[in-house]
Amino acid sequence: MGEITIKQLAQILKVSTATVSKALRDSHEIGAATKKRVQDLAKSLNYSPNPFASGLRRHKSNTIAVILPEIANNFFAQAVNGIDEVAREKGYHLLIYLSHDSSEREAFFLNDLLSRRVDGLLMSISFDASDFTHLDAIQQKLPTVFFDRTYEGSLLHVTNNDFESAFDATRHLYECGCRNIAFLSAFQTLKTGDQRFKGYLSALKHCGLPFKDELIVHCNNNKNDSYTRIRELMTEIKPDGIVSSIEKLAKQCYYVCNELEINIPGDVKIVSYSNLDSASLLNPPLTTITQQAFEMGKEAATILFKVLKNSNYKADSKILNAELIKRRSTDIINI
Amino acid sequence: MGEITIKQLAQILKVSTATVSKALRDSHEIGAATKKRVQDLAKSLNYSPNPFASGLRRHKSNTIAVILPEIANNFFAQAVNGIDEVAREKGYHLLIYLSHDSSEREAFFLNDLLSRRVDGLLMSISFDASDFTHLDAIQQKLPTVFFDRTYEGSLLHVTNNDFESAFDATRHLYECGCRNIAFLSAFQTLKTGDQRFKGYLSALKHCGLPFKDELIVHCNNNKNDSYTRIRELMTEIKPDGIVSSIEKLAKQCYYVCNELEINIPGDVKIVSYSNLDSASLLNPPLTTITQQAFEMGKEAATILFKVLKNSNYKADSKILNAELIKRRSTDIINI
DNA sequence: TTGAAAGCGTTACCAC
DNA sequence: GTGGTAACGCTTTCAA
Repeated sequence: MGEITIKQLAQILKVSTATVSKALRDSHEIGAATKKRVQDLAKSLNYSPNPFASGLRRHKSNTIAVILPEIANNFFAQAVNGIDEVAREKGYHLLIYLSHDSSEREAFFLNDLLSRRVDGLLMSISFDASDFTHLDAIQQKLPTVFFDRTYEGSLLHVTNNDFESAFDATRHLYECGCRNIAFLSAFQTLKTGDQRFKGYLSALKHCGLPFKDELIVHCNNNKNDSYTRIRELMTEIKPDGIVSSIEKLAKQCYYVCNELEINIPGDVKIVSYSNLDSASLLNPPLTTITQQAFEMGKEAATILFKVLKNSNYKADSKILNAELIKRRSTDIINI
Repeated sequence: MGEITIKQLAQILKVSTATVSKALRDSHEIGAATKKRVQDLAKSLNYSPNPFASGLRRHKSNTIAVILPEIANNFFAQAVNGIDEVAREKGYHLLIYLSHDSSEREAFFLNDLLSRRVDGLLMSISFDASDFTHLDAIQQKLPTVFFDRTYEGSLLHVTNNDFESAFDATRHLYECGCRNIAFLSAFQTLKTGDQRFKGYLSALKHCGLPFKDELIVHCNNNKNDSYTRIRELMTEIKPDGIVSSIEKLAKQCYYVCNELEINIPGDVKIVSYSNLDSASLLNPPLTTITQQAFEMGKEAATILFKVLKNSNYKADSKILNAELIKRRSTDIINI
C-alpha cells in the first residue's frame, strides 16, 4: 500500500513522529543509528510522504505550472522538454495548462494559480492578449518567468533576438532578389510580435525598399480566415517574398501556393519562424528562423529556480539568438 | 492577496468555519441568506481554497498524471490536447511526465505517483519496456488507463486497430507493385508493436509473399543507430517497399534516400504510422497511417473519469481506427 | 440551520 | 539527540 504514514513508522520503531520526520529528511540533529533504522524501515515498507500534508505545512508544492498557447507545435513541445529537464533535476513536478491562444482561458488559469497550488509559473502569452492586468497581477504574487511570447511589462523573461532575426530574414530575401516583401503578422500586441514587425520594417528601410501597407497581413487564430487572407495576398498583391512570423502561417503559404500553382522559390520566396523538424524534408525545404526552443525552456526554468531559491531577484532576463537556416524556399533561381 | 482563509471569512462574518466551508460548497444545510453573504464576501476578497488542505482532508487531488514517452511528437501532443479537453471540463489539473522512452525514468515516476499525489493516471508506455511489474503494480493502486502503447496486462486501455492498419498498409504496398516489403519495427515488446508486426506478417501471407528475416529492421531509441541500420537496409537489401511502425523512422528513411539518391516512390515506396501534420507538404508527400490522436487522448481520459466516478470499472477498453491516407510516397510510377 | 471539535499527515518549535 | 505538541487550512461528523 502507499498508505504508510510517518505515524505508523514511529509506532513500529517506538520513536516519535518528529524523529521519523527528521530522520527521513536526513536532519543533522538525529543520530546515525536511528536515522538508519528509520530510513531502512521506510524503504522496506515503501513509505512515500504525502505531498498534501507537507505542502500544507511547508507552503511549498514542489510543483511549477506552465501555461502555453498550444502543445501540438514543435517549438512549445521542445520548450517543454527544456523545462522538464530542469524541473526534473530539481525534483519538481510540472503542471500544464493550454490556453489555445485564448486570453480568457489564460485568465481563468491565472486566477486558479493564485491558490498557491504551485511555487512558480512559466508562461508564453496567448495570441489574442490585449489586456495585461492579469499578467501584471500574477507576477506580483507568484514568481513568473515569461518566455518567447512576452509583453512589455514582464519582469522576468527569456526572449529571442526577435528584432534582429526578422531583420536578417528580410534582408536575406532582399539579397535573394525580392523587392516586394510581404510580412505575415501575428500577436502584434505582444512584444515578441512587435519586435519582429519592427525588424522587418527596419530591414526594408535598410535595403531602400518602400513600406507598403498592403504587404502586411494580420493573421488571427482562425485557420480559414488566415488561409483566405494569404490567398488574397497571393492573388492580388503577388509579393515575391514572404516573411512569416509564425510557422502555422508558413504552412498555409505552402498550401496556398500548391493550390494556385505558384512556384516556391521561383515565384515567391518564403522564410518563416519555425522549429518544424521536417523543414528540410518539405517541398521545397523551408528556410527557417529557428529558435532555440529547448534552450529557451531550459533558461526560463533556470531563472525561475534562481528566483525560487533567492526571492531577491525581481527582474532578470535572457536573450537567445534565433538562427536563419537557408534552404531551397529562398534559393535564387536562374532562368 | 491569495492568503485569505476560511477562518478569516468566518471571523469577519461572525459565523463558524464549518458554515463558511459548507456555504462555499453550496451545501443544502445552509440557509440561503448566509450562503449568499459568505459567497459574496469570498468573491470580493478573492478567496481561493487551499488545494493542499482540502486535498489532505478529502484524499483527492483533482489532478491526473500523464506519462508520455515524448512530447515533441505530433501524436502525443494531440493526445494531450484530447486529454486536456476532458480534464479541463471536469475541473482537473494535468501533471505531465516525460519518460523519454526510458523505462527507468518511467519506474521512477510510477513510484512517485504512489504518494497519492494524483487521482488517476494516463499512460503510454516507453519504447524499451520489458519488465512490466511496475505497470502491474500501479494499476492495482491507482486508476490507470493506457493508451496507444499498451501492454498485454493492461486492464484499462485505448488502442488503435494496430493489426488491421498494418495489414492494410502492407497490402497497399503490395497492390502498388511492391514485392520486397521491409518492416521497420519498434517497441515489439509492447502489444502495440507486436500487433503491427503481426499485421504485416499476415498481409505478406495474404498476398503470397515470403517472409524474409533480413527485411525486418529492429530500431531502437538511438538516432544514429537507427539511421545506420536503415542505411544498411537500403544499400544491401534494397526493398521496394517499407512499412514504418513509427514516424521517426520514416523521416530517417527520407534522409537516407536523400543521401543515397534513392527515389521515392520510384525506387522504394514508403508508408508510415504518423500524425505529422505536414505529411502532405513533404517531398514527396508521405502516405500515412494516421491515428486518431486527439480522440485517443479524449477517450482515455473519458474512461479514466468513468472509473474515478465509479470504481467498479475494473476493465474497459476502446479501439480507434487508424486511417490509411494514400499520398505520393506510394504512388505507382509508370515508366 | 448552525457550530464545536476532531482530524487529514506533516513539520517546526521548544523543551528535555 | 530525541520527543511532545501545536500548527498548516480545510472538511466532516455530531450535537445543539
